[in-house]
Amino acid sequence: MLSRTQEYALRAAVFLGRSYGEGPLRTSELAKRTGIPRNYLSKILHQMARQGLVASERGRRGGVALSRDPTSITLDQVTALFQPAHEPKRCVLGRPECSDEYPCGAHESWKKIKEQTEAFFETTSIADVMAETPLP
Amino acid sequence: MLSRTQEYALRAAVFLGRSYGEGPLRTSELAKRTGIPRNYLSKILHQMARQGLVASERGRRGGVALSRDPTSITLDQVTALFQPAHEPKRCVLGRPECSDEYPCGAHESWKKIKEQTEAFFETTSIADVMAETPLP
DNA sequence: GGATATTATCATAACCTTGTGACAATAAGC
DNA sequence: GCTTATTGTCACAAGGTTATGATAATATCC
Repeated sequence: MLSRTQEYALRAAVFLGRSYGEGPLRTSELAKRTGIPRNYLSKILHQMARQGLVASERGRRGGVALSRDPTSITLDQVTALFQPAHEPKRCVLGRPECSDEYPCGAHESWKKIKEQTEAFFETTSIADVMAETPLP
Repeated sequence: MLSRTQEYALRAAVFLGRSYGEGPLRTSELAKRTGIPRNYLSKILHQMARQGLVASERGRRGGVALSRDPTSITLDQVTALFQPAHEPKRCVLGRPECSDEYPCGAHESWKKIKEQTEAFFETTSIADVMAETPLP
C-alpha cells in the first residue's frame, strides 16, 4: 500500500507533530526514537524540507521541525512526495487502460475502495493520528 | 496495492476463466494475448498449478486451464499465492505492532478501509470480473 | 578563528522484484 | 524411436528501493 519510505515519512511527520512549537529536533534523535535509519531519514526529511513541509537548520543548534501546524498537514501531502512518478493510477487487473467508459470487470467495486482510501489520506491530518497508545 | 506479479496472476486467471471448459490454452498464446512476458508467466502459472488453481499439461497438446469453475475462485485465492510471506499485516504508520489493544492514531479508520479491501478480494470471484468492456 | 555539532550529499552496497535466454523434461504424432 | 511442440527450470541480468559509510557544508560557541 505504502512504500517503506512513505511510512517513514509519515512516522517522522507524526513524531515531529508531537513536539510542534517546541523548537527543532535533531535528526539523530528522531532516527533513534522512530527506528528509521539515520541517513535515510536525513534524505527523507530533506525532501520534505524542499517541499516546504518541514524547516531544517544546519549547524550547532540545528534540527528539523514541521513548518506548519500538524492540523493543516494531511497524510496525503506527506506520502505524495514519495509517490513513484510514473504510475499515477493502475487498474487492479493490470489493464493498460481502465476507465469509466471502458471498464474492466472489477472497475466499479474497485473504484469505490480506491476513493475511500484516497479520501482517508486526503482528509486525515497529521494531528489526527498523533495520539497513539504506547506499546506495553 | 498489488504487485506486478499479482496483477499478472489475476489477468491470467481471468483470461483462462473466459475459456473455461474449452480445453487448455498454451502459455505462449496466453502471454501474447495478455501482454505478460512468456517465461515470467510460465513461472506464475506453475506456482498456481502447484497450489491446485490451474492444471497444466506438458507436451504436444499441452497447455494450461483453470482446474475449478471461475465462479468458485476468489481474487484473494489468486493474489494470496504471491504475497511476500513476511509482511502479513503492516501498520499504516509503520508501527512495529499495531493492534486493537495498542492502536496507532490511524488504527480505527485504517482498519475499516483494510477490511473493505479484503472483503472485496475475498468475495469477488474470477467469474465476477471476467466480463470487461473491450478497449476502443 | 578554531573546535564542535549538526544537516546535506555522494558513492555505493544489499536486497528484492521483474524480466530474459538457454536448456531440460515430457508428451504427442508419425 | 525420432521429431516436434509444449511446459518446467535454471542462471542470471536489469532496475528499483532501501540502507550505509564517508565526507562536505554550515552554523554555533568559545
